[in-house]
Amino acid sequence: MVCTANDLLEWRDFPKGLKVLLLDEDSSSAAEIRSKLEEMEYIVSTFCNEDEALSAISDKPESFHIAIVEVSSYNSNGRFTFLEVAKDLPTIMTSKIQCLTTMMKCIALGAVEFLLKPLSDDKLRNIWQHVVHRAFNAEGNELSESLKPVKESMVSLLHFQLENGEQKSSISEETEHETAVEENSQGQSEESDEYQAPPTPQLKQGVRLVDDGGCQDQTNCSSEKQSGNKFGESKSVDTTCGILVAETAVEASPPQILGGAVIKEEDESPDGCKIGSNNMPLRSENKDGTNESAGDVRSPVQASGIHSSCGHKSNRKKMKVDWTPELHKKFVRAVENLGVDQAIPSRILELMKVEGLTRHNVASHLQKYRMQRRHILPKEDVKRAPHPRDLSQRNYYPHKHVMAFPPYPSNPILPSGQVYPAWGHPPGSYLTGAQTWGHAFYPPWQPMESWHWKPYSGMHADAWGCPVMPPPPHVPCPGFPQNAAGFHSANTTYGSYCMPQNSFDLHHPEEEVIDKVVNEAISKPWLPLPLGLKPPSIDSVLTELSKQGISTIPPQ
DNA sequence: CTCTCAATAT
DNA sequence: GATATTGAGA
Repeated sequence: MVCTANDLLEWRDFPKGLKVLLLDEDSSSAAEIRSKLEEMEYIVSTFCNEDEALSAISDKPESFHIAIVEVSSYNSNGRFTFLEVAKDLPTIMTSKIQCLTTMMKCIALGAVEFLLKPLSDDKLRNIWQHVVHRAFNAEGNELSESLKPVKESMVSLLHFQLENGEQKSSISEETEHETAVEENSQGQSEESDEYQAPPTPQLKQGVRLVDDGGCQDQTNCSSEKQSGNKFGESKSVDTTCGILVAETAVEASPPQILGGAVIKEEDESPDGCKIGSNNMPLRSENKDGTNESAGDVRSPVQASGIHSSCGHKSNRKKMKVDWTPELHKKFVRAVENLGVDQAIPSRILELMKVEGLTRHNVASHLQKYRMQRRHILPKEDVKRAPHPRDLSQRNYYPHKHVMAFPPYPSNPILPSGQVYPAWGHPPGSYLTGAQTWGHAFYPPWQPMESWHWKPYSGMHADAWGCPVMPPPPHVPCPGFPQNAAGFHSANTTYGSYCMPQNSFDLHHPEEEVIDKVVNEAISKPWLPLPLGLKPPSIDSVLTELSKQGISTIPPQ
Protein backbone atom coordinates (compact mmCIF):
# COMPACT_ATOMS: atom_id res chain seq x y z
CA MET A 1 0.00 0.00 0.00
CA VAL A 2 0.93 3.51 -0.23
CA CYS A 3 3.52 4.65 2.12
CA THR A 4 2.68 7.46 4.39
CA ALA A 5 5.09 10.01 5.57
CA ASN A 6 4.91 8.51 9.00
CA ASP A 7 5.76 5.13 7.67
CA LEU A 8 8.82 6.53 6.11
CA LEU A 9 9.89 8.40 9.16
CA GLU A 10 9.89 5.23 11.11
CA TRP A 11 11.46 3.23 8.39
CA ARG A 12 14.93 2.22 9.26
CA ASP A 13 17.28 1.54 6.42
CA PHE A 14 14.91 2.92 3.93
CA PRO A 15 14.53 2.02 1.14
CA LYS A 16 15.62 -1.39 2.13
CA GLY A 17 12.63 -3.65 2.21
CA LEU A 18 10.56 -1.53 -0.09
CA LYS A 19 7.99 -3.75 -1.69
CA VAL A 20 7.98 -3.67 -5.41
CA LEU A 21 5.34 -5.07 -7.63
CA LEU A 22 6.87 -6.07 -10.89
CA LEU A 23 4.61 -6.65 -13.80
CA ASP A 24 6.40 -7.83 -16.87
CA GLU A 25 5.33 -10.34 -19.42
CA ASP A 26 8.82 -10.92 -20.52
CA SER A 27 9.96 -13.45 -18.01
CA SER A 28 13.62 -13.05 -18.65
CA SER A 29 13.40 -9.34 -18.36
CA ALA A 30 11.36 -9.74 -15.24
CA ALA A 31 13.90 -12.07 -13.76
CA GLU A 32 16.67 -9.70 -14.51
CA ILE A 33 14.96 -6.74 -13.01
CA ARG A 34 13.96 -8.74 -10.06
CA SER A 35 17.42 -9.88 -9.32
CA LYS A 36 18.74 -6.39 -9.59
CA LEU A 37 16.10 -5.08 -7.29
CA GLU A 38 16.74 -7.80 -4.82
CA GLU A 39 20.38 -6.98 -4.84
CA MET A 40 19.32 -3.58 -3.79
CA GLU A 41 17.33 -5.16 -1.06
CA TYR A 42 13.96 -4.39 -2.42
CA ILE A 43 11.31 -6.98 -2.00
CA VAL A 44 9.94 -7.97 -5.32
CA SER A 45 6.72 -9.65 -6.33
CA THR A 46 6.61 -10.58 -9.94
CA PHE A 47 3.52 -10.85 -12.07
CA CYS A 48 3.13 -11.55 -15.68
CA ASN A 49 -0.35 -10.37 -16.21
CA GLU A 50 -2.13 -7.42 -14.89
CA ASP A 51 -5.18 -9.19 -13.66
CA GLU A 52 -3.12 -11.10 -11.20
CA ALA A 53 -1.26 -8.03 -10.28
CA LEU A 54 -4.37 -6.03 -9.76
CA SER A 55 -6.03 -8.63 -7.68
CA ALA A 56 -2.92 -8.93 -5.60
CA ILE A 57 -3.05 -5.24 -5.04
CA SER A 58 -6.64 -5.24 -4.07
CA ASP A 59 -6.23 -8.28 -1.87
CA LYS A 60 -3.17 -7.11 -0.11
CA PRO A 61 -2.61 -3.49 -0.71
CA GLU A 62 -0.09 -3.39 2.04
CA SER A 63 2.14 -5.66 0.06
CA PHE A 64 3.32 -3.07 -2.34
CA HIS A 65 4.87 0.30 -2.14
CA ILE A 66 5.63 0.81 -5.74
CA ALA A 67 5.03 -0.90 -9.03
CA ILE A 68 7.18 -1.35 -12.04
CA VAL A 69 5.09 -2.17 -15.01
CA GLU A 70 6.25 -3.11 -18.40
CA VAL A 71 4.28 -1.83 -21.32
CA SER A 72 4.46 -2.96 -24.90
CA SER A 73 2.50 -2.27 -27.96
CA TYR A 74 0.46 -5.35 -27.25
CA ASN A 75 -0.50 -4.80 -23.73
CA SER A 76 -0.72 -1.08 -23.48
CA ASN A 77 -4.43 -0.92 -23.05
CA GLY A 78 -4.30 -3.30 -20.17
CA ARG A 79 -1.52 -1.30 -18.69
CA PHE A 80 -3.51 1.83 -18.91
CA THR A 81 -6.21 0.07 -17.05
CA PHE A 82 -3.70 -0.95 -14.49
CA LEU A 83 -2.61 2.60 -14.04
CA GLU A 84 -6.10 3.73 -13.51
CA VAL A 85 -7.03 1.04 -11.10
CA ALA A 86 -3.82 1.13 -9.16
CA LYS A 87 -3.44 4.81 -9.10
CA ASP A 88 -2.68 4.89 -5.46
CA LEU A 89 0.44 2.95 -6.10
CA PRO A 90 3.32 4.89 -7.51
CA THR A 91 3.88 3.17 -10.77
CA ILE A 92 6.88 3.25 -12.98
CA MET A 93 6.33 2.23 -16.52
CA THR A 94 9.02 0.55 -18.48
CA SER A 95 9.21 -0.39 -22.06
CA LYS A 96 11.49 -1.50 -24.76
CA ILE A 97 9.74 0.64 -27.22
CA GLN A 98 9.96 4.31 -27.33
CA CYS A 99 6.64 5.70 -28.15
CA LEU A 100 6.08 9.20 -27.10
CA THR A 101 2.35 9.04 -27.00
CA THR A 102 2.38 5.90 -24.98
CA MET A 103 4.77 7.50 -22.62
CA MET A 104 2.67 10.53 -22.27
CA LYS A 105 -0.41 8.56 -21.84
CA CYS A 106 1.14 6.57 -19.08
CA ILE A 107 2.31 9.64 -17.34
CA ALA A 108 -1.01 11.27 -17.82
CA LEU A 109 -2.69 8.31 -16.30
CA GLY A 110 -0.60 8.64 -13.28
CA ALA A 111 2.58 6.78 -13.90
CA VAL A 112 5.33 8.44 -12.02
CA GLU A 113 7.96 7.74 -14.53
CA PHE A 114 8.57 6.07 -17.78
CA LEU A 115 11.81 4.23 -18.19
CA LEU A 116 13.15 2.66 -21.27
CA LYS A 117 14.61 -0.71 -21.01
CA PRO A 118 17.09 -1.83 -20.22
CA LEU A 119 16.77 -0.35 -16.84
CA SER A 120 19.92 0.94 -15.42
CA ASP A 121 20.92 0.13 -11.92
CA ASP A 122 20.75 3.74 -11.08
CA LYS A 123 17.21 4.01 -12.17
CA LEU A 124 16.23 0.98 -10.25
CA ARG A 125 18.09 1.97 -7.21
CA ASN A 126 16.31 5.26 -7.08
CA ILE A 127 12.79 4.15 -7.53
CA TRP A 128 12.19 4.74 -3.87
CA GLN A 129 12.12 8.43 -4.59
CA HIS A 130 8.70 8.04 -6.01
CA VAL A 131 7.51 6.39 -2.88
CA VAL A 132 8.81 9.23 -0.85
CA HIS A 133 7.34 11.74 -3.10
CA ARG A 134 4.00 10.10 -2.98
CA ALA A 135 4.20 9.74 0.72
CA PHE A 136 4.81 13.38 1.26
CA ASN A 137 2.60 14.66 -1.42
CA ALA A 138 -0.33 12.42 -1.08
CA GLU A 139 -2.60 15.22 -0.19
CA GLY A 140 -1.14 17.43 -2.76
CA ASN A 141 -3.23 16.14 -5.52
CA GLU A 142 -4.49 19.53 -6.08
CA LEU A 143 -3.46 20.74 -9.41
CA SER A 144 -1.64 23.96 -9.35
CA GLU A 145 -2.61 26.64 -11.72
CA SER A 146 0.51 26.25 -13.61
CA LEU A 147 -0.19 22.64 -14.23
CA LYS A 148 -3.64 23.02 -15.50
CA PRO A 149 -2.68 23.67 -19.03
CA VAL A 150 -0.58 20.59 -18.92
CA LYS A 151 -3.41 18.62 -17.62
CA GLU A 152 -5.70 19.90 -20.23
CA SER A 153 -3.32 18.95 -22.89
CA MET A 154 -3.05 15.57 -21.42
CA VAL A 155 -6.74 15.19 -21.22
CA SER A 156 -7.19 16.00 -24.80
CA LEU A 157 -4.43 13.70 -25.66
CA LEU A 158 -6.06 10.96 -23.77
CA HIS A 159 -9.32 11.49 -25.41
CA PHE A 160 -7.70 11.30 -28.68
CA GLN A 161 -5.73 8.31 -27.80
CA LEU A 162 -8.47 6.41 -26.19
CA GLU A 163 -10.76 7.03 -29.01
CA ASN A 164 -8.29 5.78 -31.42
CA GLY A 165 -7.44 2.79 -29.45
CA GLU A 166 -3.91 2.12 -30.40
CA GLN A 167 -1.12 4.36 -29.70
CA LYS A 168 0.63 5.35 -32.78
CA SER A 169 3.21 7.92 -32.39
CA SER A 170 1.77 11.15 -33.38
CA ILE A 171 4.06 13.98 -33.97
CA SER A 172 1.50 16.66 -34.07
CA GLU A 173 0.40 16.01 -30.60
CA GLU A 174 3.77 16.07 -29.27
CA THR A 175 4.08 19.74 -29.72
CA GLU A 176 1.30 20.25 -27.32
CA HIS A 177 3.18 18.69 -24.59
CA GLU A 178 6.35 20.42 -24.58
CA THR A 179 6.25 20.86 -20.96
CA ALA A 180 6.31 17.21 -20.55
CA VAL A 181 8.88 16.41 -23.06
CA GLU A 182 10.67 19.62 -22.86
CA GLU A 183 13.51 20.49 -25.02
CA ASN A 184 13.63 17.01 -26.19
CA SER A 185 10.83 17.43 -28.50
CA GLN A 186 13.15 17.12 -31.35
CA GLY A 187 14.45 13.88 -30.07
CA GLN A 188 12.02 11.73 -31.80
CA SER A 189 14.77 9.40 -32.66
CA GLU A 190 14.06 5.95 -31.64
CA GLU A 191 17.38 5.38 -30.06
CA SER A 192 17.42 8.39 -27.98
CA ASP A 193 17.58 7.99 -24.35
CA GLU A 194 16.23 11.42 -23.95
CA TYR A 195 12.80 10.50 -22.95
CA GLN A 196 13.78 8.62 -19.98
CA ALA A 197 12.38 10.65 -17.31
CA PRO A 198 14.74 11.52 -14.60
CA PRO A 199 14.31 9.60 -11.45
CA THR A 200 12.44 12.31 -9.83
CA PRO A 201 8.78 12.73 -9.50
CA GLN A 202 7.29 13.49 -12.76
CA LEU A 203 5.15 16.44 -12.29
CA LYS A 204 7.85 18.47 -10.90
CA GLN A 205 9.62 18.34 -14.10
CA GLY A 206 9.38 21.19 -16.39
CA VAL A 207 6.73 23.04 -14.62
CA ARG A 208 8.56 24.57 -11.87
CA LEU A 209 7.76 28.15 -12.06
CA VAL A 210 9.89 30.95 -11.09
CA ASP A 211 9.24 30.84 -7.47
CA ASP A 212 12.55 29.98 -6.11
CA GLY A 213 13.65 33.47 -6.21
CA GLY A 214 17.12 33.14 -7.37
CA CYS A 215 18.87 34.86 -10.10
CA GLN A 216 20.02 31.69 -11.52
CA ASP A 217 16.84 29.97 -10.96
CA GLN A 218 15.55 28.54 -14.07
CA THR A 219 12.68 26.67 -15.30
CA ASN A 220 13.28 23.57 -17.11
CA CYS A 221 12.24 25.21 -20.20
CA SER A 222 15.36 27.11 -20.41
CA SER A 223 17.16 29.46 -18.34
CA GLU A 224 16.67 33.11 -18.16
CA LYS A 225 13.20 33.51 -19.19
CA GLN A 226 11.77 35.20 -16.29
CA SER A 227 10.24 38.45 -16.70
CA GLY A 228 11.34 41.62 -15.27
CA ASN A 229 8.75 44.14 -14.71
CA LYS A 230 9.50 47.40 -16.07
CA PHE A 231 7.03 49.44 -14.35
CA GLY A 232 3.87 50.03 -16.16
CA GLU A 233 4.68 47.83 -19.00
CA SER A 234 3.72 44.48 -17.96
CA LYS A 235 5.70 41.58 -19.01
CA SER A 236 4.47 38.18 -18.91
CA VAL A 237 6.62 35.44 -17.82
CA ASP A 238 7.83 34.04 -20.96
CA THR A 239 8.72 30.57 -20.27
CA THR A 240 8.95 29.63 -23.85
CA CYS A 241 6.93 26.73 -22.83
CA GLY A 242 3.91 27.75 -24.66
CA ILE A 243 1.72 25.93 -22.30
CA LEU A 244 2.68 28.03 -19.44
CA VAL A 245 2.09 31.30 -21.02
CA ALA A 246 -1.36 31.69 -19.87
CA GLU A 247 -1.66 34.96 -18.22
CA THR A 248 -1.39 37.13 -21.20
CA ALA A 249 -4.35 38.98 -22.35
CA VAL A 250 -6.53 37.48 -24.89
CA GLU A 251 -6.14 39.08 -28.18
CA ALA A 252 -8.89 41.10 -29.60
CA SER A 253 -10.40 40.81 -32.98
CA PRO A 254 -7.82 39.83 -35.46
CA PRO A 255 -5.88 37.24 -33.69
CA GLN A 256 -2.42 38.30 -34.03
CA ILE A 257 0.68 36.49 -34.02
CA LEU A 258 3.66 37.32 -32.17
CA GLY A 259 6.62 35.32 -31.81
CA GLY A 260 10.27 35.44 -31.83
CA ALA A 261 10.21 38.84 -30.46
CA VAL A 262 12.82 39.49 -28.03
CA ILE A 263 13.77 42.32 -25.93
CA LYS A 264 16.83 41.84 -24.03
CA GLU A 265 18.26 43.57 -21.17
CA GLU A 266 21.45 45.13 -22.00
CA ASP A 267 23.35 45.47 -18.87
CA GLU A 268 23.62 44.55 -15.33
CA SER A 269 22.05 45.92 -12.34
CA PRO A 270 23.89 48.22 -10.06
CA ASP A 271 24.20 45.69 -7.35
CA GLY A 272 26.16 43.51 -9.58
CA CYS A 273 23.47 41.03 -10.05
CA LYS A 274 24.21 40.02 -13.49
CA ILE A 275 21.19 39.45 -15.46
CA GLY A 276 22.22 39.68 -18.99
CA SER A 277 20.29 37.37 -21.11
CA ASN A 278 20.94 35.75 -24.31
CA ASN A 279 19.02 36.96 -27.10
CA MET A 280 17.55 33.63 -27.49
CA PRO A 281 15.28 33.61 -30.42
CA LEU A 282 12.23 32.01 -29.12
CA ARG A 283 11.71 28.82 -30.82
CA SER A 284 8.80 30.49 -32.22
CA GLU A 285 8.58 28.69 -35.45
CA ASN A 286 6.85 25.68 -34.31
CA LYS A 287 5.24 27.11 -31.43
CA ASP A 288 3.75 29.99 -33.07
CA GLY A 289 2.21 27.79 -35.48
CA THR A 290 0.58 25.76 -32.90
CA ASN A 291 -0.36 28.49 -30.65
CA GLU A 292 -1.47 31.14 -32.94
CA SER A 293 -4.97 30.06 -32.98
CA ALA A 294 -5.21 30.50 -29.33
CA GLY A 295 -4.50 34.09 -29.72
CA ASP A 296 -1.53 33.54 -27.68
CA VAL A 297 0.56 36.54 -27.37
CA ARG A 298 3.91 36.27 -26.00
CA SER A 299 5.70 39.12 -24.66
CA PRO A 300 8.59 40.18 -26.69
CA VAL A 301 10.23 41.29 -23.63
CA GLN A 302 12.95 39.19 -22.47
CA ALA A 303 13.87 40.52 -19.22
CA SER A 304 15.64 38.51 -16.77
CA GLY A 305 16.39 38.33 -13.20
CA ILE A 306 14.01 37.77 -10.42
CA HIS A 307 13.55 40.90 -8.61
CA SER A 308 12.93 39.29 -5.37
CA SER A 309 16.47 38.25 -5.25
CA CYS A 310 18.16 40.69 -7.41
CA GLY A 311 16.50 43.31 -5.49
CA HIS A 312 16.37 46.35 -7.58
CA LYS A 313 13.19 46.81 -9.36
CA SER A 314 14.54 50.16 -10.17
CA ASN A 315 16.91 48.39 -12.33
CA ARG A 316 15.31 49.07 -15.58
CA LYS A 317 17.49 49.75 -18.44
CA LYS A 318 16.93 49.89 -22.06
CA MET A 319 15.52 46.81 -23.46
CA LYS A 320 16.50 46.16 -26.91
CA VAL A 321 13.70 45.18 -29.10
CA ASP A 322 14.54 42.64 -31.60
CA TRP A 323 12.31 43.13 -34.53
CA THR A 324 12.02 39.64 -35.54
CA PRO A 325 10.14 38.74 -38.63
CA GLU A 326 7.15 37.82 -36.59
CA LEU A 327 7.13 41.06 -34.80
CA HIS A 328 7.71 42.95 -37.93
CA LYS A 329 4.94 41.06 -39.51
CA LYS A 330 2.66 42.27 -36.83
CA PHE A 331 3.93 45.69 -37.25
CA VAL A 332 3.31 45.66 -40.92
CA ARG A 333 -0.11 44.34 -40.45
CA ALA A 334 -0.91 47.09 -38.06
CA VAL A 335 0.41 49.64 -40.44
CA GLU A 336 -1.57 48.15 -43.19
CA ASN A 337 -4.69 48.17 -41.20
CA LEU A 338 -4.30 51.75 -40.34
CA GLY A 339 -3.16 52.72 -43.70
CA VAL A 340 0.32 53.88 -44.22
CA ASP A 341 -0.63 57.42 -43.84
CA GLN A 342 -2.63 57.07 -40.75
CA ALA A 343 -0.17 54.82 -39.17
CA ILE A 344 1.25 56.51 -36.21
CA PRO A 345 3.23 54.88 -33.51
CA SER A 346 0.59 54.97 -30.89
CA ARG A 347 -2.01 53.39 -33.06
CA ILE A 348 0.32 50.87 -34.39
CA LEU A 349 1.30 49.95 -30.95
CA GLU A 350 -2.29 49.62 -30.07
CA LEU A 351 -2.99 47.34 -32.94
CA MET A 352 0.00 45.28 -32.41
CA LYS A 353 -0.91 44.51 -28.89
CA VAL A 354 2.49 43.45 -28.03
CA GLU A 355 3.32 43.52 -24.45
CA GLY A 356 6.39 45.31 -23.56
CA LEU A 357 6.69 47.14 -26.76
CA THR A 358 6.82 50.85 -26.35
CA ARG A 359 5.69 53.58 -28.56
CA HIS A 360 9.21 54.58 -28.95
CA ASN A 361 10.10 51.23 -30.26
CA VAL A 362 7.35 51.38 -32.72
CA ALA A 363 8.19 54.89 -33.73
CA SER A 364 11.70 53.95 -34.34
CA HIS A 365 10.70 51.02 -36.37
CA LEU A 366 8.24 53.06 -38.24
CA GLN A 367 10.90 55.49 -39.05
CA LYS A 368 13.01 52.90 -40.56
CA TYR A 369 10.07 51.39 -42.26
CA ARG A 370 9.19 54.60 -43.93
CA MET A 371 12.66 55.34 -44.98
CA GLN A 372 12.90 51.99 -46.44
CA ARG A 373 9.73 52.41 -48.30
CA ARG A 374 10.69 55.73 -49.56
CA HIS A 375 13.79 54.31 -50.87
CA ILE A 376 11.99 51.62 -52.67
CA LEU A 377 9.29 53.52 -54.33
CA PRO A 378 10.32 57.04 -54.67
CA LYS A 379 8.68 57.88 -57.90
CA GLU A 380 5.53 56.01 -57.74
CA ASP A 381 4.58 57.62 -54.57
CA VAL A 382 5.19 61.06 -55.74
CA LYS A 383 3.24 60.62 -58.86
CA ARG A 384 0.11 59.35 -57.34
CA ALA A 385 0.79 61.31 -54.33
CA PRO A 386 -2.24 63.27 -53.22
CA HIS A 387 -4.12 60.32 -51.88
CA PRO A 388 -1.74 57.58 -51.69
CA ARG A 389 -4.21 55.43 -50.04
CA ASP A 390 -7.08 55.71 -52.34
CA LEU A 391 -8.16 53.22 -54.80
CA SER A 392 -5.68 54.21 -57.32
CA GLN A 393 -3.33 52.11 -55.40
CA ARG A 394 -4.96 49.11 -56.65
CA ASN A 395 -3.27 49.79 -59.82
CA TYR A 396 0.01 49.37 -58.30
CA TYR A 397 0.27 45.75 -58.48
CA PRO A 398 2.98 44.89 -60.75
CA HIS A 399 3.08 41.52 -59.25
CA LYS A 400 0.30 40.28 -61.14
CA HIS A 401 1.30 36.87 -61.96
CA VAL A 402 0.08 36.50 -65.36
CA MET A 403 0.51 32.86 -65.18
CA ALA A 404 -1.86 32.69 -62.38
CA PHE A 405 -4.70 33.49 -64.63
CA PRO A 406 -3.38 33.25 -68.06
CA PRO A 407 -6.58 32.15 -69.60
CA TYR A 408 -8.38 35.22 -68.48
CA PRO A 409 -7.69 38.10 -70.70
CA SER A 410 -9.85 40.46 -68.80
CA ASN A 411 -8.22 39.98 -65.56
CA PRO A 412 -9.63 42.42 -63.10
CA ILE A 413 -6.37 42.81 -61.47
CA LEU A 414 -4.92 44.54 -64.37
CA PRO A 415 -6.23 47.93 -64.96
CA SER A 416 -6.67 48.31 -68.60
CA GLY A 417 -4.46 51.29 -68.83
CA GLN A 418 -1.63 49.75 -67.10
CA VAL A 419 0.18 46.88 -68.43
CA TYR A 420 2.73 45.08 -66.51
CA PRO A 421 4.88 42.49 -67.87
CA ALA A 422 4.83 39.02 -66.67
CA TRP A 423 6.51 38.30 -63.47
CA GLY A 424 8.88 36.12 -65.24
CA HIS A 425 11.50 35.79 -62.67
CA PRO A 426 14.27 33.44 -63.26
CA PRO A 427 14.04 30.38 -61.19
CA GLY A 428 16.18 30.60 -58.22
CA SER A 429 16.05 34.27 -58.00
CA TYR A 430 13.72 34.17 -55.14
CA LEU A 431 16.02 34.41 -52.32
CA THR A 432 18.17 37.08 -53.64
CA GLY A 433 18.36 40.26 -51.82
CA ALA A 434 15.71 41.37 -49.52
CA GLN A 435 16.88 39.19 -46.80
CA THR A 436 17.37 41.97 -44.49
CA TRP A 437 13.88 42.67 -43.59
CA GLY A 438 11.93 39.97 -42.25
CA HIS A 439 13.75 37.49 -44.29
CA ALA A 440 11.60 38.38 -47.09
CA PHE A 441 8.66 36.44 -46.14
CA TYR A 442 5.27 37.63 -45.58
CA PRO A 443 2.24 35.84 -44.71
CA PRO A 444 -0.50 35.14 -47.08
CA TRP A 445 -2.73 37.61 -45.49
CA GLN A 446 -0.21 40.28 -45.79
CA PRO A 447 -2.17 43.11 -47.20
CA MET A 448 -0.27 44.90 -49.78
CA GLU A 449 -2.38 47.72 -50.77
CA SER A 450 0.05 50.13 -49.44
CA TRP A 451 3.07 48.74 -50.98
CA HIS A 452 3.59 50.84 -53.98
CA TRP A 453 6.05 48.75 -55.59
CA LYS A 454 7.67 49.89 -58.60
CA PRO A 455 6.73 47.80 -61.45
CA TYR A 456 9.53 45.45 -61.92
CA SER A 457 10.85 46.01 -58.54
CA GLY A 458 10.80 42.36 -58.90
CA MET A 459 13.36 40.40 -57.17
CA HIS A 460 14.49 43.28 -55.23
CA ALA A 461 11.20 43.88 -53.82
CA ASP A 462 12.25 44.78 -50.47
CA ALA A 463 11.50 42.53 -47.70
CA TRP A 464 9.63 45.29 -46.15
CA GLY A 465 6.58 43.50 -46.88
CA CYS A 466 6.96 42.79 -50.46
CA PRO A 467 5.81 39.33 -51.10
CA VAL A 468 9.07 38.61 -52.45
CA MET A 469 8.73 35.35 -54.11
CA PRO A 470 6.49 32.48 -54.38
CA PRO A 471 7.83 29.19 -53.49
CA PRO A 472 9.21 27.21 -56.29
CA PRO A 473 6.84 24.73 -57.74
CA HIS A 474 8.40 21.82 -56.08
CA VAL A 475 8.06 23.26 -52.68
CA PRO A 476 4.60 22.68 -51.52
CA CYS A 477 3.23 24.87 -48.93
CA PRO A 478 3.80 23.03 -45.77
CA GLY A 479 0.76 22.16 -43.97
CA PHE A 480 -1.74 23.77 -46.13
CA PRO A 481 -4.64 21.59 -46.64
CA GLN A 482 -4.74 20.18 -49.99
CA ASN A 483 -8.36 20.58 -50.33
CA ALA A 484 -9.68 23.17 -52.58
CA ALA A 485 -12.74 23.92 -50.66
CA GLY A 486 -12.55 27.55 -51.31
CA PHE A 487 -12.51 27.04 -54.95
CA HIS A 488 -16.19 27.03 -55.20
CA SER A 489 -16.73 29.88 -52.95
CA ALA A 490 -19.36 32.04 -54.47
CA ASN A 491 -17.80 35.37 -54.22
CA THR A 492 -14.42 34.24 -54.72
CA THR A 493 -11.48 36.23 -55.23
CA TYR A 494 -7.95 35.64 -55.75
CA GLY A 495 -6.56 33.60 -53.12
CA SER A 496 -3.46 34.20 -51.42
CA TYR A 497 -0.38 32.28 -51.38
CA CYS A 498 1.57 30.47 -48.94
CA MET A 499 4.68 31.65 -47.45
CA PRO A 500 7.68 31.61 -49.53
CA GLN A 501 9.72 28.72 -48.64
CA ASN A 502 12.59 30.75 -47.55
CA SER A 503 10.65 31.65 -44.60
CA PHE A 504 12.11 30.02 -41.65
CA ASP A 505 8.71 29.85 -40.36
CA LEU A 506 8.20 26.31 -41.25
CA HIS A 507 5.44 25.47 -38.98
CA HIS A 508 2.21 24.37 -40.29
CA PRO A 509 -0.29 27.04 -40.77
CA GLU A 510 -3.29 26.56 -38.68
CA GLU A 511 -6.84 27.05 -39.48
CA GLU A 512 -6.61 30.49 -38.22
CA VAL A 513 -4.03 31.22 -40.79
CA ILE A 514 -6.12 29.76 -43.46
CA ASP A 515 -9.03 31.77 -42.33
CA LYS A 516 -6.98 34.81 -42.55
CA VAL A 517 -5.91 33.90 -45.98
CA VAL A 518 -9.41 33.47 -47.07
CA ASN A 519 -10.62 36.60 -45.45
CA GLU A 520 -7.84 38.55 -46.83
CA ALA A 521 -8.46 37.21 -50.21
CA ILE A 522 -12.10 37.97 -50.02
CA SER A 523 -11.63 41.44 -48.79
CA LYS A 524 -8.87 42.24 -51.15
CA PRO A 525 -9.60 40.70 -54.44
CA TRP A 526 -7.02 42.75 -56.10
CA LEU A 527 -4.21 41.05 -54.41
CA PRO A 528 -1.92 39.35 -56.76
CA LEU A 529 -1.04 35.81 -56.64
CA PRO A 530 2.56 35.14 -56.29
CA LEU A 531 2.63 32.02 -58.17
CA GLY A 532 5.55 31.62 -60.32
CA LEU A 533 4.14 28.80 -62.22
CA LYS A 534 2.91 28.66 -65.62
CA PRO A 535 0.50 25.89 -65.81
CA PRO A 536 -0.56 24.54 -69.05
CA SER A 537 -4.17 24.32 -68.22
CA ILE A 538 -6.75 25.53 -65.84
CA ASP A 539 -6.81 22.25 -64.16
CA SER A 540 -3.17 22.42 -63.61
CA VAL A 541 -3.56 25.87 -62.29
CA LEU A 542 -6.15 24.77 -59.87
CA THR A 543 -4.09 21.90 -58.75
CA GLU A 544 -1.09 23.99 -58.30
CA LEU A 545 -2.93 26.71 -56.55
CA SER A 546 -4.34 24.20 -54.26
CA LYS A 547 -0.93 22.93 -53.50
CA GLN A 548 0.25 26.38 -52.86
CA GLY A 549 -2.46 26.96 -50.43
CA ILE A 550 -4.58 29.11 -52.56
CA SER A 551 -8.03 28.23 -51.84
CA THR A 552 -10.03 30.42 -54.01
CA ILE A 553 -10.06 31.55 -57.54
CA PRO A 554 -11.98 34.18 -59.28
CA PRO A 555 -15.11 33.11 -60.93
CA GLN A 556 -14.78 33.27 -64.59
C1' DC B 1 1.66 64.68 -25.34
C1' DT B 2 2.73 62.64 -29.72
C1' DC B 3 5.07 62.40 -33.99
C1' DT B 4 9.33 62.97 -36.73
C1' DC B 5 13.67 63.41 -37.70
C1' DA B 6 18.42 63.28 -36.52
C1' DA B 7 22.08 61.97 -33.56
C1' DT B 8 23.98 58.44 -30.99
C1' DA B 9 24.84 53.82 -29.45
C1' DT B 10 25.53 48.86 -30.10
C1' DG C 1 26.90 49.20 -42.00
C1' DA C 2 22.64 48.01 -40.11
C1' DT C 3 19.57 48.46 -36.53
C1' DA C 4 17.81 50.20 -32.31
C1' DT C 5 17.60 53.94 -28.78
C1' DT C 6 17.71 58.59 -27.31
C1' DG C 7 16.99 63.34 -27.84
C1' DA C 8 15.15 67.54 -29.68
C1' DG C 9 12.08 70.17 -32.45
C1' DA C 10 7.47 70.78 -34.41
